[in-house]
Amino acid sequence: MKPYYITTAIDYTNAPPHIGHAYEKVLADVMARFQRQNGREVYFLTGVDQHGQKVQKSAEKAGLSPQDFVDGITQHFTALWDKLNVRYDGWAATTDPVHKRVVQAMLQKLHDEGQLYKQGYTGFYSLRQEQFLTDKERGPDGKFGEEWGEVQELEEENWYFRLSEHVEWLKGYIKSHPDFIFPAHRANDVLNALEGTPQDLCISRPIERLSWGIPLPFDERFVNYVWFDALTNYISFAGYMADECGNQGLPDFSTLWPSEAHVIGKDILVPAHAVYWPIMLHALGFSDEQIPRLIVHGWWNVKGSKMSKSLGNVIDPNVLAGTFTPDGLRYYLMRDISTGYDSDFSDERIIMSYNKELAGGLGNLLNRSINMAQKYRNGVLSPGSYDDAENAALRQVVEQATPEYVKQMEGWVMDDGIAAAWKIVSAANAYVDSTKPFSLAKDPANAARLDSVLYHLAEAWVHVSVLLNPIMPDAMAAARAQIGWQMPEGFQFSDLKWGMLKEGHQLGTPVPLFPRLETPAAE
RNA sequence: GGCAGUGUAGCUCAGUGGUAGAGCAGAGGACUCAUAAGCCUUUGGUCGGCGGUUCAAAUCCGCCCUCUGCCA
Repeated sequence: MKPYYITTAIDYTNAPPHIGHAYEKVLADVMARFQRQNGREVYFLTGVDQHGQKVQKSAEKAGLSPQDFVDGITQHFTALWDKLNVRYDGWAATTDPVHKRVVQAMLQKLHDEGQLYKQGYTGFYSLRQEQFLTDKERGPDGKFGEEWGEVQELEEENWYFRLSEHVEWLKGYIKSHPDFIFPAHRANDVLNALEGTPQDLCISRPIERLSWGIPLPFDERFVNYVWFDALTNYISFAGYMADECGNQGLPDFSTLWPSEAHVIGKDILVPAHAVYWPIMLHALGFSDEQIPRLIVHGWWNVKGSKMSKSLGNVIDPNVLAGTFTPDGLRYYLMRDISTGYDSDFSDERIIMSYNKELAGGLGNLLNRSINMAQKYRNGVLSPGSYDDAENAALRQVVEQATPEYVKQMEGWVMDDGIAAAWKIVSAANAYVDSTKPFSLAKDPANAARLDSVLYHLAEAWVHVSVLLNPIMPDAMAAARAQIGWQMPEGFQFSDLKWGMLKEGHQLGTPVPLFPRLETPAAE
């Protein structure tokens, strides 16, 4: 079976990461871990977009070379992924020579096939902002405002890609492939955007205006501009044209492609990923079956507003990971948003999710279960032969949780996947109250039943620890260490059967898994 | 301005013709193994507005209002 190839957007190295960056990478990481545990080989690619005008300018301002500048910002990203346990297999940095070679080879191929052409353009150019202005930039009086400084009418030549020739193909492709975009309702926006007169895509900038980019191989006076550089990462680092380019150590493209999931934000769906990218691939000769699937996630707003530097409401994932632990943050990011939709970030909600759900619900269940087993049985489990309707009911909840969880996670509905696993937690907590092991312990006549209750609790938690492993890998490993059960290498969801813990199993020492946070804000 | 959505309990949302639902928040209670956690019970809604179809409308139709997304 082909590997599950999952990518994320590559982040622009102009500013350090915020919560939105973290969400996207955690989402992809959770899916990658889920797929592995669901039996698929996985290749997970993420990275950074390091070229362009903004970087060139920021570097000048900082008095650094562009490369030194992007290397510095890139470290903020890699450090965060390390902290948040985002484990990728490939790292796509667009200044990597591996990538440059593919971009150039691909452009040459398109050039040879007549897909690119050079054309002059006359327009109004702002010297201060170093960009051409369109009618959108005109004020109500029809003139360009003060913020643009001196504006000159200027003619400039550039290279264009024959995008418009492929628009009809794309419309047909989208209509005949309802799975192309998840969630499906976003496909309407794409089709809507394709109405009207199709334009070709400008793919270059003269080197005098932009030097921090990849030179066009057939015209050295230009560098490539944005899309043929940024989007190409999905194939260049997957081994596309590796032989022609002499690239070593990359995956085998023929087995890896197409990608099952390009995880992106809704802001870069139209036109980049849903129009430019499939058309680029189509023009390069990729068949309809070789077009990747887009997974489009929503945004984290703050009190109903977009996160922005000017509003001063940017949320730093490093701070959150410090307060709530990396797994506490991963859990919140996965449980409090429905993939594809927006959600509101709130301190109150993340504190509640940690204290009520992780500490009070999940962690406390582990703690009370192990604690009672230690207190009454020195931590030694004995399933015994006792059984009753309550035990059977709990087993049924446990056994039904896995298929439901897998179904939801496969469909990118992470919050419902968590909810499916959480049914075990709720049922087990209720089970403690109804079976009252602390009362059973007072009468030796109930010894067999007490054994069975303690066993059921520990066994239920083993299942929970496997299901929630993709979401909270460190915490679940810590929980299994307390239970004294190690998940075997390559263990899959389908390997989960009642009875993972054997007769005489020795439990470890209970330690609060998610220590309750005592903060003023928590009250 | 165009196209597409949305509006149901304090909050997030499910519910496509037949007596208004879930989770969380709020209130009350019993218990005590546990991270003062957990468990049980429970208060909240003329389902955006007006009109229409129907024996029957949150659900279908029309108009209006709200907010949102994409495009221009």
